[in-house]
Amino acid sequence: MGATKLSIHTQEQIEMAQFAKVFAHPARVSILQYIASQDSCICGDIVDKVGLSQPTISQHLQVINAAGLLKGTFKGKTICYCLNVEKFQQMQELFNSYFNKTVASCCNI
Amino acid sequence: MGATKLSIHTQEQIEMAQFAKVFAHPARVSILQYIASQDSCICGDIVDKVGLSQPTISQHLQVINAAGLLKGTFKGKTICYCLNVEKFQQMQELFNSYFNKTVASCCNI
DNA sequence: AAGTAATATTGCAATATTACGATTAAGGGA
DNA sequence: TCCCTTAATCGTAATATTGCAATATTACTT
Repeated sequence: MGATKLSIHTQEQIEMAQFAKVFAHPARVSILQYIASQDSCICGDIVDKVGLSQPTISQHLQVINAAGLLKGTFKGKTICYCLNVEKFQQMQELFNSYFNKTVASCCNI
Repeated sequence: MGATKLSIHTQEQIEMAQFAKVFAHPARVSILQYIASQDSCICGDIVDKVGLSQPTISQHLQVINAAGLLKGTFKGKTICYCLNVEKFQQMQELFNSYFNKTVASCCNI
């Protein structure tokens, strides 16, 4: 036991959970806000900004990246992380669709 | 280590993470859909519907309830779980506000 | 080629989550 | 009162997550 049973859930439910997991940690909420807010998409300062160690930030970035929410020019000394706006908005759609569908089907509305 | 460092994050970031955690498991995504879809808000069948054991479902319900997303008449033999629509929509607002703010501040839009 | 700065990876410890069997508590009905 | 049904709680095992020190990698610079 301990591992999530995936076989019993629909693809949509699993996808929702995967995206939600990105935001299920305050550090990642913070990191995404910061990445989006920087005009020049400067990285590295995330470590100073958020207040966690470099390896930990790198780990969180991987989680966000695995969900497809990052887009960056990974060349040069300074890696440039940017928000993948298309994917991000696609995810926002998914959330809103789920939220609206859930509320709409509710009995006590 | 292993525990999330809360002191370094803002209250908004922590709140976002807490709500996101509710949807960070496909079983809870499924449970919320089911609870909302039932006119009579019948419980118990969640166990049959989702396909996890009764204690596991009960545990997931606690997580959802801790976030304030449930509202129910907990009297009688059959406990009646309902969606707390007000809180749910409030949470939807929080997500949308965060999403919109993040995208709006983005450099590569 | 050697040095340097920036980020990723590895390894590990601490804690959290997921899942379920067994048990317990709370009501309703005989 | 005594069962029966329903759901919460306890205990525990398996797995995942979080965090960091140490190390490796990458790419620019000199």
